[in-house]
Amino acid sequence: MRAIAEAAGVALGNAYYYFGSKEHLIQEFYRRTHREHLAAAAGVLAEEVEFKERLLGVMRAKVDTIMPYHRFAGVLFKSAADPASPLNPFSVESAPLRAEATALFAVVVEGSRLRLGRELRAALPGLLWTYHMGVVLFWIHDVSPGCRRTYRLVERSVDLVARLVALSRLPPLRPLTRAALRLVDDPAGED
Amino acid sequence: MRAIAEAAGVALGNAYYYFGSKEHLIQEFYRRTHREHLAAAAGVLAEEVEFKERLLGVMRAKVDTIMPYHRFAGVLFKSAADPASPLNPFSVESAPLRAEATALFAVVVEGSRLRLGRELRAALPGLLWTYHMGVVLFWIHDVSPGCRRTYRLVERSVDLVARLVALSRLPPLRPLTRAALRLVDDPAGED
DNA sequence: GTCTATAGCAAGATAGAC
DNA sequence: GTCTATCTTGCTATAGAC
Repeated sequence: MRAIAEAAGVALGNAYYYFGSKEHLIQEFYRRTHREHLAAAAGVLAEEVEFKERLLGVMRAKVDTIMPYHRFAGVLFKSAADPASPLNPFSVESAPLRAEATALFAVVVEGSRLRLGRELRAALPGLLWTYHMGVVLFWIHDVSPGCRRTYRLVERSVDLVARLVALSRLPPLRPLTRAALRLVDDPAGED
Repeated sequence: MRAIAEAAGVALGNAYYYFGSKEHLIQEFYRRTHREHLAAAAGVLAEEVEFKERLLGVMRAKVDTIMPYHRFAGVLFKSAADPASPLNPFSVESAPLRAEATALFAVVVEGSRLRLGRELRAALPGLLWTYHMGVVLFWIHDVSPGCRRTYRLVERSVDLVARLVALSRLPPLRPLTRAALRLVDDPAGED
């Protein structure tokens, strides 16, 4: 809070005039970066129809968007890591924003020429959100100049994801696809 | 440190007679649970020759081993999350233990009847270590009774991994396998 | 609305008696 | 070796003047 207040050019106490708590402030920060991500991704999503290119554009836009905050990524992650924290991406408090982010990946899929089975189509946005969290996790630890390694990871992993998804419809891979969907579906007995 | 000292039945100050810092204590804790994991996994590794069963046994042993410490998983993860912390699994300080854990997965592979290409054989232990960290991450957040969901994740994901690895040799999947290996290999230009 | 000052607390670590 | 007592720090959050 001290660092943020200083960066904002206001006194520490003043931050609490606008935000009820540290958690509220950070939640708002996350909302803001998500809106920035939406804006940064709008271009490719309007132009591209190829799934792979759409995903690549969205992932690059993601890294571009959060890059200015790489310095704070460590502290933010420390807060988010606590399973009991509302800032944890899997918490109920994070559910709305998580849903919005997942919706973006749904747009990536829906706006593409990708042909998919019903089940995979339903599950894919959530899977892509998880994938994107993995990339962010990598980015947090990335100390390479300009986070070049993260960008390379994005390029290569998007390629891999696109291949996997495309192949998933092939008959020999159907059982594997079904197994993967069962893994993520978790039907009925939630616990 | 206070909680640990209390659980150990000693005074807070006394903990610092045995451990130079919190980090040293936790590192030792990690070493200890790893040794316990080795012991718990020894049985299956001695008996089974099927890759899938070996991996399943090792993963179940892992969850069994860490289960008593589920209460502390949150705090421990908070420490480990900081990229600057020596407790971070990707830190240099964690490198020796990470290597030992990876070696265990090498044993899983080597002791099995699995036929693999040279490159995948070399990369697989590290990939399995990463996979196992993902399972641990899930376990940290798992609040289901007895962490049933984690055990189910292990069963299903091991099945999936085994299928994937088995299929990786098939000619139509070779390019995908090569792409996956490139993803993880990161040759030459480390950054 | 913004400031300064400070309350309150949790946690890591140390001092020094026994 | 083990204890109690305490130091120090770092942080969230609040009080109250302006």
